[in-house]
Amino acid sequence: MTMGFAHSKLTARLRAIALLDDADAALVESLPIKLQNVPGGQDIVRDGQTVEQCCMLVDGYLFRHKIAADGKRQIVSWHVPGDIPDLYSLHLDPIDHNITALGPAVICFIPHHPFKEMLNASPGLTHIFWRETLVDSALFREWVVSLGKRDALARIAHMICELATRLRVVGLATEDRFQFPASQVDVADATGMTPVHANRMIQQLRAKGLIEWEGQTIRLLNFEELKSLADFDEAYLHLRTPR
Amino acid sequence: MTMGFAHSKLTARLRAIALLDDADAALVESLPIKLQNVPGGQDIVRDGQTVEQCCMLVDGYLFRHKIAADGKRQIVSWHVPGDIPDLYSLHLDPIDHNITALGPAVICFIPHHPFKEMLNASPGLTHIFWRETLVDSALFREWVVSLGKRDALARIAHMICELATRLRVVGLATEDRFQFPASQVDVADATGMTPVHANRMIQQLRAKGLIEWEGQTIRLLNFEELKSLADFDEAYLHLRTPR
DNA sequence: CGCGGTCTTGACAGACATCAATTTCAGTGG
DNA sequence: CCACTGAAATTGATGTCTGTCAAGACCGCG
Repeated sequence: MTMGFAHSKLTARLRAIALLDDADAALVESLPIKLQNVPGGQDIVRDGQTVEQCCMLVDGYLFRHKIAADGKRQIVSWHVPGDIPDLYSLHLDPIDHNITALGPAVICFIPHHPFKEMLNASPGLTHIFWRETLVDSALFREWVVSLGKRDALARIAHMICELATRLRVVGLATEDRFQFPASQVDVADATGMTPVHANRMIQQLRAKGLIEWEGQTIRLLNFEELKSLADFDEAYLHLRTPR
Repeated sequence: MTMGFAHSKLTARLRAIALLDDADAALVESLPIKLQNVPGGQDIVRDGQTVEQCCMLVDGYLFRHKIAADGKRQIVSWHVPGDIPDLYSLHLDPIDHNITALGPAVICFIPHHPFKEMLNASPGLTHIFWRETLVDSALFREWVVSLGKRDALARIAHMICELATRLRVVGLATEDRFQFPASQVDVADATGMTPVHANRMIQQLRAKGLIEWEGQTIRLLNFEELKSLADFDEAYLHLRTPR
């Protein structure tokens, strides 16, 4: 039943973000999909590559990163289950960054050719997937704002708010808790600071009574205040409001 | 002939980035387009709005920006003639940022409805325009890298390299010179620093003999060294290599 | 039990921000 | 034609956030 499992993840995701009619659902069901386990730290796609398939994250975390001068790594996005981080590869190549598994992850691959055929057959699905790439884009813009205008404490807080909010949508964060297997070095590379400073900012968030962060689990002790400190407004995530 | 003028700008842009067959060209020609002059500083679209049309920049500059806490403004992208900065509004609303004219500009509006009809009729055009939004996205990622990993001097240098390269594509920069009507406050808001520091970095670029920047014209005295200082690699712009 | 990765802490340095004043200069009106 | 005005650019002095360097603590793992 692995095939069925991957399809159900994909259609569940699509139903969460849009109304999916029967014809479109059938098209999605007919996509050939291949599940795969990847160990933590493994690259899914690499800078400069041209790929012939997209991957959807089924379980775990992925992150997208670019290498700047001196080999400095900047993480530009986190990805949670349901995301198709290289969806853009359908229309843009070569890839200009790396996508790597943060911890052990489960992904599924969808070959470009049938994917494109499906999109050509359905303006509705084209809209849905195009929109997904645009939401991605909106997150990058918000990261630019974070790095450009928010201080180190707010940047870390903002990252936590974003993760919590996105994870709740896919049912992977409870009211006050979620798993996040990133080291402080990873956090530093995502928020534009050194690991030493990331450590101090995390401690400060703890001292303020806003979070607990033990090992891989983050607990939100006062989400409202955290959001306020972070200048977090979830509008940029373009979540579908349940109707 | 204003209608014809706007159409020719649009098809010229599309031909620059992709092969356009006759059928697709005809579809584009049939779009209703309305030209408009806008004075410098005027908003084209505002945060929170839902729009029913896209705008293509015909002449001048636009910039995209978001307002963070304390009213601090972060510019997240510059736009040059040929760009359709709110193309994403076809599939994503409401708008989550502002787009404003940097100086006096000429734009043209394309209503969503016929635009969508056209895309539904042509997988080729869907590909082209979808790709445009993905290139946008790639620029945001690079800005994240700049703000996260490059120092103030490199960030300004990088911005100049990006502008020069993009302007050359549309024939608006000569080998060593282009117009750019931004104040140092604008530059500071785009590169994540204070105007005072932006001023000092610009002076440093002058002192190094890399640029001249008088009024609204920037002159590149040593583009290779500027690129090297900026850690600039144009791959992220995904320019079509002329064949 | 030893090893390497991760987290933590401290001292110090440096990049950049802040505050404040001065200069430049295009536009405007007398 | 020239004083007046305000925005933009420039400069200096000072403060602070964040980086750098270095060491130690903790901990899972072989």
